[in-house]
Amino acid sequence: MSPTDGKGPRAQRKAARPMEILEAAFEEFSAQGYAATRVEDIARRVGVTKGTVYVYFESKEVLFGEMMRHLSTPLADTRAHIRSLEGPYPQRIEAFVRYVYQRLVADRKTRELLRLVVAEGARFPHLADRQDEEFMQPLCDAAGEMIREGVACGAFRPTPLAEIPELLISPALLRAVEHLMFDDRRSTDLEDFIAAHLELLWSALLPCEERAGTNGRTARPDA
Amino acid sequence: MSPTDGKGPRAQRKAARPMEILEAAFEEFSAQGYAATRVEDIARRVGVTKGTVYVYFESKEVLFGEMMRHLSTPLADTRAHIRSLEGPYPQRIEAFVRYVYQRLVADRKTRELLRLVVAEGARFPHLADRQDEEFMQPLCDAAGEMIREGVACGAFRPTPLAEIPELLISPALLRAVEHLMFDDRRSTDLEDFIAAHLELLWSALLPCEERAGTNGRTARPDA
Amino acid sequence: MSPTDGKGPRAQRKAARPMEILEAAFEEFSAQGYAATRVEDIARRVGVTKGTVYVYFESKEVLFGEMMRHLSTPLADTRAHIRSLEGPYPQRIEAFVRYVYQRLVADRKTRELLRLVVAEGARFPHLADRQDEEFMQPLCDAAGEMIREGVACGAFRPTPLAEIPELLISPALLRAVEHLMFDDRRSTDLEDFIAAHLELLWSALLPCEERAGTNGRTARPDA
Amino acid sequence: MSPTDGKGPRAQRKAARPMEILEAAFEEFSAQGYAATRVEDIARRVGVTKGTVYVYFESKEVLFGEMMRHLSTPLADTRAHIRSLEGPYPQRIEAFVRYVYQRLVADRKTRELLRLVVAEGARFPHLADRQDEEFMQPLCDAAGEMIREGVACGAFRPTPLAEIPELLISPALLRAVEHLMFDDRRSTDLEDFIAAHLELLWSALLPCEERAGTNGRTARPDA
DNA sequence: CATGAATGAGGCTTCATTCAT
DNA sequence: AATGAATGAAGCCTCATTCAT
Repeated sequence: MSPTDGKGPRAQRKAARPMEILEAAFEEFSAQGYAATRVEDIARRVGVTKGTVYVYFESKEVLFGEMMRHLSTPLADTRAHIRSLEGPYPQRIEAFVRYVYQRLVADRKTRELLRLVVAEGARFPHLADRQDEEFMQPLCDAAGEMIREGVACGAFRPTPLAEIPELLISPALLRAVEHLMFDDRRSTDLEDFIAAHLELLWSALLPCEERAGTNGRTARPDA
Repeated sequence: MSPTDGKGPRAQRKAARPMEILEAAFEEFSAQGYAATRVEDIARRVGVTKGTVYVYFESKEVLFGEMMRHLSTPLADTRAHIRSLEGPYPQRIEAFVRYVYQRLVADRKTRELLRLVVAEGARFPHLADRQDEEFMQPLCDAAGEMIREGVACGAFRPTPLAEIPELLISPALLRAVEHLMFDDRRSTDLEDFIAAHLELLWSALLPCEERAGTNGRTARPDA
Repeated sequence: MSPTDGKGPRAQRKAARPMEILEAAFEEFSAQGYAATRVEDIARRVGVTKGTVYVYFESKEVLFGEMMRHLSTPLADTRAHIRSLEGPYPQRIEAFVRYVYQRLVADRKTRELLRLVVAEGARFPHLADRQDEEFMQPLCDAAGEMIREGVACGAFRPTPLAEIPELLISPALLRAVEHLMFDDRRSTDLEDFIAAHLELLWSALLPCEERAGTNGRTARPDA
Repeated sequence: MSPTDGKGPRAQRKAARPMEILEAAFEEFSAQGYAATRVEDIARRVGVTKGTVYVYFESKEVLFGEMMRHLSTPLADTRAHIRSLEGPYPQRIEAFVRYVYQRLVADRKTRELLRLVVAEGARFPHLADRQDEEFMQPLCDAAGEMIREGVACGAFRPTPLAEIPELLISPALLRAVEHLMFDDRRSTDLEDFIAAHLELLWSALLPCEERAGTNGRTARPDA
């Protein structure tokens, strides 16, 4: 049980510390903003004292940066997930759309990341770039490609959505922003919203004659 | 008989001060955020010293609140403007959409107001409510009504857009958020974006047979 | 009605200003203390603005000094008043004692002057000296002399009160201090107190055999 | 098992800090008054910096309150001390009187406490109440009881002093106030003063025939 | 490693004082 | 003479950071 054992519960605890601090930092920074968050708030949330934070991170600014990097990490598998979509194109589009809502609206982490990027963008300009590179661009690239493929194989009509895939994502972003603004105070039903969103997409993507059958809550054009 | 008439230059100066300070406060608060902005920064921008700010506003927090109220004021004519739209429904929709871009994207004030609401919403929860009441809700109500009227008179097809008018606005919000994130670094052409946005709307709103002919300024008959 | 007339109501007002300001300064300084009183408080009490105070007094400190001098002025006639006392010695003593209560307890000005001397003595050491010179010393000198005369003519027994006349005054000072501490919250009856005080004095001053008759509420040994 | 045991010098230091700060606060507040004292003055007196004061006390006002409470604590044993007086009544009275001088005049702490109560009473009204409850009232109650007992057993003549024991204390208060006003500039001999004070009391308390013999430590039969 | 006392720069706010009107 | 806008020094308090234990 010498202090160098490196496998006791103490050591495990130690190994987990940096992560715990990053998580706590996320909670505090996203709730209060960078400037208004005190290092001690973060420490208290972890259950340690100020000094301990400085054992692992050399400054508040570095901690913020690391926290943002840590938050962005899961974004990395965005590309992988999108690539794994299969099936008929309309189904893929729906799956993709639902994935976007999953990330932007349901996942608090991603949502708050958006808040931090908007709020602290002035002080940390690289944040926006990373967020874009690792999240928005992959999503848009994937959406654009998917649509172009669908058009190429005749499943979809030609549409400007292929060149401007942001249009496809924007309703989810609106919900994300609404969520950031009102937390849970203004929650109209998300399923209805997504259904309408999909309906809008089908009217742009599907040939006229097919559209007749699209209805129901989530518009499953797979028939 | 304006408050600046018939007075010496001193009095004119004094009458203008609160507005000058509010404008400067807007610039600083939106650039740095509430907590990171120093009252002295605001004062220096106006060309006065700290103390002068306190002649007109009793605290930094009150100044922030007044600044937000001042910013929100122009939102009030949102409703009026929307009501003034005329002409055939598709043209009205287009005018409405362009108005939304005008406000959310081209107008820096409204854009930065959005940033402040997102960034400081945690500390000033009423901000979101006012922004919503005076801006988002009027826009959505107007859009919904316009669409329902168009549907009622046969100009538009039935569409979930009528119930979820946020979908109509969301692309503009996305551009606004992009603008907040990248300032001017990521500027893809806005006209192309709006054109695609409108195209998307026409495919949802117009009967199939009419869509071929939709062009005007925006819709490109790309067939 | 030229501005140099010096007798219009305006001019009268002007002439009264310094005094009004001194009175207001007294109220504020004695209520809040020197450091905690704002020049503007004083101005507002007079019904003018800060600037006006500086027309008449060059600084807050000077104003305080002038106010104290103004307050001390009525003390000057202390000597005169005491000298005017007449009649049998016991009556003179009683009149004197009542005069002391009048000044120290009933007269708010003198009482608050005491507070100011105690409170601000550290910053304005000459205050105590003036207060002493113009008030306490005259009182004590007069009391001592009166007693010594009474002893000399056989009206009073020899007593250390003659050399330490402060003893004679101290009960009134106690009431003054109590008044300063509790304002009006702790008001036991003053007449009873004075009666007891006089009784105490008679037991020291009068021969044993005369004391037998001293009773009644205010112990009138003049029978 | 005192709180300073078994710890490093750091811990000892820390345990002593609040007390050191309270002492320093007493010196500064009583010398300058509440408003004119800077927290930094107090800190410098302890040999630390501003910030350290705030480690122990959350605000200047709280520090002032704690300092007053700390100062008042020793007053608590006033009652106990008085009860312990023994011996013949005149000796008890003398011991009591000497105790009052000890506290009010010789003990700088109690004296300055009086200054603070008078000076800051307007801003902190409870101060006067505590001072009265824990100091003046016990003294007066004890004196009154002692005298009434002496009267009951025939040692003292009936006297209004029994009902108004403040009269017994007031000369000491006068000396205290003089001390507050002049510090050490006006120091007439205290022993002479106390002797005269006691003499005055004996003339009220003792039967005529006994008074001739009153001397003991104090009364000088200078006839 | 962890602690938390101590620091001191920095920000908010007050207010005595000045001065143009 | 009176005003009150403007100033800026100064005080309260916070908090990122350091470091001895």
